[in-house]
Amino acid sequence: MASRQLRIGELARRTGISADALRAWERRYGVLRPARSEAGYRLYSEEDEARVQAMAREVGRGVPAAEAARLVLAGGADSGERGDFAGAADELRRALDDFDDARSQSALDALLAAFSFETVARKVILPYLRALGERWERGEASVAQEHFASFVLRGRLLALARGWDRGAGPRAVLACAPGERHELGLILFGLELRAHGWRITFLGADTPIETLAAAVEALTPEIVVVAALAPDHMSDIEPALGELAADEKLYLAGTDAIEPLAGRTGAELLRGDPIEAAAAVAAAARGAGS
Amino acid sequence: MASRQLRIGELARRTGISADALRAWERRYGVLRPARSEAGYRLYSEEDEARVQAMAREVGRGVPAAEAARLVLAGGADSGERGDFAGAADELRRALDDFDDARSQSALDALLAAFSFETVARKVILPYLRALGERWERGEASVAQEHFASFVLRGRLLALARGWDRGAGPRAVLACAPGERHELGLILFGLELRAHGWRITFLGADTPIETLAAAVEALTPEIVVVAALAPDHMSDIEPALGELAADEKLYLAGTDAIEPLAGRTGAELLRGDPIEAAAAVAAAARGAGS
Amino acid sequence: MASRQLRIGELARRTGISADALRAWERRYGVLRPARSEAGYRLYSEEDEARVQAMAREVGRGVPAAEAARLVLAGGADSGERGDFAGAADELRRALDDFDDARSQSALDALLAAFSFETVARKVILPYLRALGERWERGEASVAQEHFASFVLRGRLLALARGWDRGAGPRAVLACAPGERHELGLILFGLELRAHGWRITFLGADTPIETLAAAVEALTPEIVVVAALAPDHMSDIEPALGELAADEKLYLAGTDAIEPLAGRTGAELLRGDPIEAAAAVAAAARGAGS
DNA sequence: ATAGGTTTTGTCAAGCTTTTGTACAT
DNA sequence: ATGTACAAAAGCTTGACAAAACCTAT
Repeated sequence: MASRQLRIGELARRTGISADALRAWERRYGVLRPARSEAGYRLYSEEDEARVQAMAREVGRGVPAAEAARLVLAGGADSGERGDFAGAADELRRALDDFDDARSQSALDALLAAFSFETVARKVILPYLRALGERWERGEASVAQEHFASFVLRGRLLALARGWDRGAGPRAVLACAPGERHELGLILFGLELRAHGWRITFLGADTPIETLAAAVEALTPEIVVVAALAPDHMSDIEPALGELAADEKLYLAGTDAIEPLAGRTGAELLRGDPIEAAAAVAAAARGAGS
Repeated sequence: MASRQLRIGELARRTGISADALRAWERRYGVLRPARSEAGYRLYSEEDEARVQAMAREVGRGVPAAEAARLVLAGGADSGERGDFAGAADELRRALDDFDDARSQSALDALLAAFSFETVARKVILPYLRALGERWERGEASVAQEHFASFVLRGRLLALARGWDRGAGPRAVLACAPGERHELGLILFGLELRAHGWRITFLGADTPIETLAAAVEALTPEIVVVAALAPDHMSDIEPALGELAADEKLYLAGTDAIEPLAGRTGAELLRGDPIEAAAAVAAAARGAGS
Repeated sequence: MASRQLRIGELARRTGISADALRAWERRYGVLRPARSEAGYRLYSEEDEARVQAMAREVGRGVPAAEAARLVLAGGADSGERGDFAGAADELRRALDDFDDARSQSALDALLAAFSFETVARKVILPYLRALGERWERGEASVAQEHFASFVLRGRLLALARGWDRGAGPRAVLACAPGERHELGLILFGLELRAHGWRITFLGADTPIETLAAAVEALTPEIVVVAALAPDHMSDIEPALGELAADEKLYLAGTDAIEPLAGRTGAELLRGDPIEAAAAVAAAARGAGS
């Protein structure tokens, strides 16, 4: 129990919500009920932090603050997941490690049937991919399961993506930079952006820059997103990216390593995991749109 | 419940329909009936959002707004898809209950694209059939409803069954007993057995015992499965079943009521739903085969 | 029922027949009997649209309008589409070239609903891929649509592949050689082999040879298939392939260029398109097994 | 094909209220 | 830290408008 007690400034830093706003939320909607230090400082528990995160997520999605507060207080926001989440997630990991397609699919079925896509993506798929990546970086690479796992996940995500260019929302064109072959993160990004009402056109791994240019010309999307985990070999396309950024709203998604590249080309950098990034893009477009 | 509530501006941004137009649609056609906040702000649910998307799609196709509204209100427009299981399953149920073939097919498309056949069968189709049967017994459902649903599902399942007799796996011959006309369960059983690698020969509803015998002789299958929900009028074929069971591995599928029949003829009884039963048969054969 | 209702202007735009002409055809020949809105606007159904299309086709052929009308009313004019193969295949190609995911999926739906997977693979997908490959070889490369098309097709094929390792048939492990990134052909091969009753484990594009070795050790498959279109950069893995071929039945799939490689390593070469190759492998195994 | 009248439908304006993050004074 | 104040942004309603699309009849 006696869990960590954060003060308002720290909580603000962690959640990205200004201290002023946190006080306002407390006063106006009663979302938080922080303990007080002797001197009267607010002391927030981890639960409070989770609540703020939930609230921030809803607000980010466009739900008005008052409504978001109602949701969070009612426990209606997807904070309190029921069911055997950890169990299903474990089963998935084990099945993938055993090269067992059928069992993997069943585990994914169970997860997706019981939880929102966003939750499955954030709590299962992304952590799994992250763990794979770390093993790879530590040279425990060529983990035999990696190929198999990414094949299975990709197939599944692509099935969810079917027809994701339908509708009337703004359009985004997504592509991996030339040489870049990790498209799973970009698919997750696309799925989440789709959930925000966007239409997605996906060009996939290792897309030549001319292909991207042609697609952009044909489709006149609202934004263009290029995934480029590492800046290696990227110098060739830097001029082309610059041109693209001049005409279109261009985002670069990847590690911090590409920050300078983004700066030089006039593109914007996407930070955080794909789910967060998608929410950020949607929010930015919302802001700009008005 | 406690679903997300959007305000008009956010909805406008998501759907690309101006807030003015949204208000006009509400006033003029009554497409939307948003809840109101205390202060009178419109609060739209996710369902409303889907409705607006559908409406926008129709209008984009050239359907006049007034007509599009009629369509959407009648539930006739293809309600854009989300990747969520419960939603798609609900949509299927509703479409079947409304005698709406096109919508049923779309819902099935969405489900089968995103989830494995096994999951769709166990979590959606079988429960639906079961519920329909119960409603029928309580007099709440009409024969017409049952016919329509089984017609739609049968067509779809048989489409999935195409080519299920190809390959090199063990062969199963499936038939409904004479007089028995419910073949959906048996088709589900066949599909699941197919997923386990078997080859299926399906003789369908109301198969005369001689037909079955002839097929068995011609094909020399590994197993024979006869569906016989009730033991009525089965006395005629009991001797023939006994002969069959003497030469072949014979399963009887149906309710508990047929257990004595199975005992007398030397056939084995299949328990549980069709999906479980198929898994059991596949496992038994694996055990025996090795 | 409650089908889409178009107004005269939209119908004119779609059919290329002026609104005036449409009214004239109605008045003079009674070809159309549009419903009316409250205000008296004509509302055309989809059936009406088809009728107008038929009429326009006849008139375009030089048939006088009055005659054309008689024909159409008698249902005699060829009513546009039957479930025709070439049409659906064309529609698919066009949709892919337009970067239109939703339309592509519909076209694939139509094809797969009406024809067997094998037919669609051989008559549509493989020719399309071949054409892409040729354009690429002729230096018309970076055909902009290539990435998009292979993304869409891959997603669809992966959905068909879901759970393809279930059952009791012989097992095949499939992988693309290191550096090889074209996996579509290998997926087609796997699907066809699955149709022959095999269980498939798929490791995907650009698989390190150690990964392959690990998977083979874990699974002890009947056969191993490595796709390697070109022999470049293959010298590194030649020894490893040789070792693999010593212990396992190893196939190499690719162009004729890899024949010498196959010879040196002791692997067998797969000839012909993926569908043929799968049939050949299945037949060989049947022969050897008996 | 034109003319003259009607309907549809998205948009705008005016005047007023609510929401909500931030700023300021205590 | 608190409480009040503020201002920008976003809503609401009513009413009106105008371009585009339709209608019939000549």
